[in-house]
Amino acid sequence: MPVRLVDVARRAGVSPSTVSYVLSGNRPISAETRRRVEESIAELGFRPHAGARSIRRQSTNVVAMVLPMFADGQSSVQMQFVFAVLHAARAQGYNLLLLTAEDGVAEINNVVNSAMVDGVIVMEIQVNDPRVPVLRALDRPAVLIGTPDDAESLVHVDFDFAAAGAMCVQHLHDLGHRHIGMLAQPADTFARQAGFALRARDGVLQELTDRGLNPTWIPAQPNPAGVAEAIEELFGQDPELSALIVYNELALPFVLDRLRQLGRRVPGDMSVVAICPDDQAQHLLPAVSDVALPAAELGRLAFERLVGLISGTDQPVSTLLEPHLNRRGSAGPPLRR
Amino acid sequence: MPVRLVDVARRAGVSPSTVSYVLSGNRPISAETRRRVEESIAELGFRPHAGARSIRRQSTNVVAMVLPMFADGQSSVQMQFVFAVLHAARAQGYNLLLLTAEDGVAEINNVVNSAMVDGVIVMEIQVNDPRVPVLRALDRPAVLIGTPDDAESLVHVDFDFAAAGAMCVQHLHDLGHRHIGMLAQPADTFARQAGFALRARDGVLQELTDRGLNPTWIPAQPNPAGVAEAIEELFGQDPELSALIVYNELALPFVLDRLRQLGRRVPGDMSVVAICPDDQAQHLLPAVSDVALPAAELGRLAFERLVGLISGTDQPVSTLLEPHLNRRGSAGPPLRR
DNA sequence: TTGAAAGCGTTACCAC
DNA sequence: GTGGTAACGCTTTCAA
Repeated sequence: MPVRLVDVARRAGVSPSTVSYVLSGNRPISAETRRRVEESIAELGFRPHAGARSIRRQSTNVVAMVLPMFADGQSSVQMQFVFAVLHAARAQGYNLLLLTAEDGVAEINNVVNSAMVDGVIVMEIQVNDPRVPVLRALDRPAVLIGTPDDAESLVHVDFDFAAAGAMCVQHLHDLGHRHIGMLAQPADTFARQAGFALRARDGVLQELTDRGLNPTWIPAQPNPAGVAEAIEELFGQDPELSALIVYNELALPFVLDRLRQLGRRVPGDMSVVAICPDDQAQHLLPAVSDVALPAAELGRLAFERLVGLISGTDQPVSTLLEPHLNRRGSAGPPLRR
Repeated sequence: MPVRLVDVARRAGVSPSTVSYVLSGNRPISAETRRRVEESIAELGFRPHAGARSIRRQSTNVVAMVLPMFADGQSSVQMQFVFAVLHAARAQGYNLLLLTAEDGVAEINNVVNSAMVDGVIVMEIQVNDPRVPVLRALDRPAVLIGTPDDAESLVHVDFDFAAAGAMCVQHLHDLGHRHIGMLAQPADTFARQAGFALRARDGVLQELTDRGLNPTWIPAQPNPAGVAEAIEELFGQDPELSALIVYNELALPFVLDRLRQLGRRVPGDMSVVAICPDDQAQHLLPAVSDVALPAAELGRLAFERLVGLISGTDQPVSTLLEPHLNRRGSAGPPLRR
């Protein structure tokens, strides 16, 4: 019932190898023969058997992507990575296989050792990520989205979260703010030592300290109660707070909302700068100044690196995307008091 | 370098077929032989080559999931489907291959005809979905999450959105409301004839009409400006509006926010009931009464059906999950005037 | 209870 | 420019 390569060959009156070469382009084929073969393929609706093919080729044209442990579809940033990789992959004829980090390290080995995938992309890297040694020992290439402490020789792409944090501080400081606080990722994100959360916070705190300002910060749950609590806590730490750096895209709308409830106008009474995907800041009211988190770009880049490695070309071990500030209406000079 | 089945056999001092039978369990094996083989497998770290295996077996233990055309990671509901299917699949030793609807119908045929997957799950079904005839002609099973107009004989699972809409109306009407409006999915969701959007709206409007109330509704973009505009429009349609049905999970926080800005208190001046995943309603302030959208349950169910079909057991063609109302603080009787 | 050997569908080497 | 055919790694019939 399923149509095989030999069926195509028979119908076209050529040998199986000729059909194979028409398919792969690994050998010159006369125009006439090619035409007959392609016609035969089309008429029979032939698709090469991927499994059979993968025995002889050394590849499957499938790559695996390892999702974060706690992925639940809530974090749109995580999903932007997935979609960016997915689109890049599909555009190049690759398929994407999804793995969850819960499966643990064993599953990465499994799909690779069973020759199901040509490579692996791993996201949401922890500073001391247990998957790193596994990836390094793999006999297939891997690319990390994120930077572990011991990345040496493991190809990874990342956003410069420390510089992004510092840039937020600089912007607000330049505007005249001297009391700047940071509302950061949820506590459990810090608990699992996610690199992006730690580096962004440290970038902010370091820059605050360097400029002689108080390192005021707090993690926040991305819901109204969590945000209200966090903001109250920040004011407790520094009652003169006049500017907020928000690196918590899900909480951002609730932050604006809460400030409004508290009667603090943005940017008059409180300046706000966010680190988040641009489209999540620009459609709020007021539109929020942000250091754009290039999730789609990182995902695309990660796949590009992986394909490069698969095809055997050397890739830069480390790529750090530089932050860029989008000025909007949410940050201005502090009110004279 | 990669370890093969024959390597395992040699090391265990048995024939390849014996190793195969140990793996598949298709033949009785003496305890002693089994022990030696398993030891050999473990020591060599052997994993059967998935491709080679799939030639002889008729299956790959991979299923494909076709994502919505416009998936961008923003809609958490879509992602909950994906994660539900992913977790169910991984729990049963299946891998999940992601396809985007943009690839078009051809790509579904491709992965199936190339024997890459054992079955397909398709989500975000349109009422007149062009993929339906393709899925029906496939020689592998397919399961839809959603209901097309011509579903006959195609296994599908869905939430009863019409009943959910009606239930919202009923709840508000029972509380005493006579001026009820619906803030619905974005216009482009209607434009692409997404079944869930149409059915929920029609369920609401039908029930409103049946109860002699005005069928007031409006689509809304899920951002502050879109929501503000939609609410203004609803008040334009019915200045006495005292209750809102929101089926637009991304817009829901902005709705509460906007009502607050307008000085309308919830539920005093305006009752709100949502159709959305429960966790997106319960953590708002005030916590929002909802008809819970069982995305995770639907995803899990879809995979269950698909595995059933793959293993050759008949499955119910249609499964419609009944709505259930969670009463919270956002809906109450209308203020006496 | 086990082994030998014939496939499975595709690729690529070796001939011509 | 094209064809024959031996692999690839595994499963399963057939035989013992």
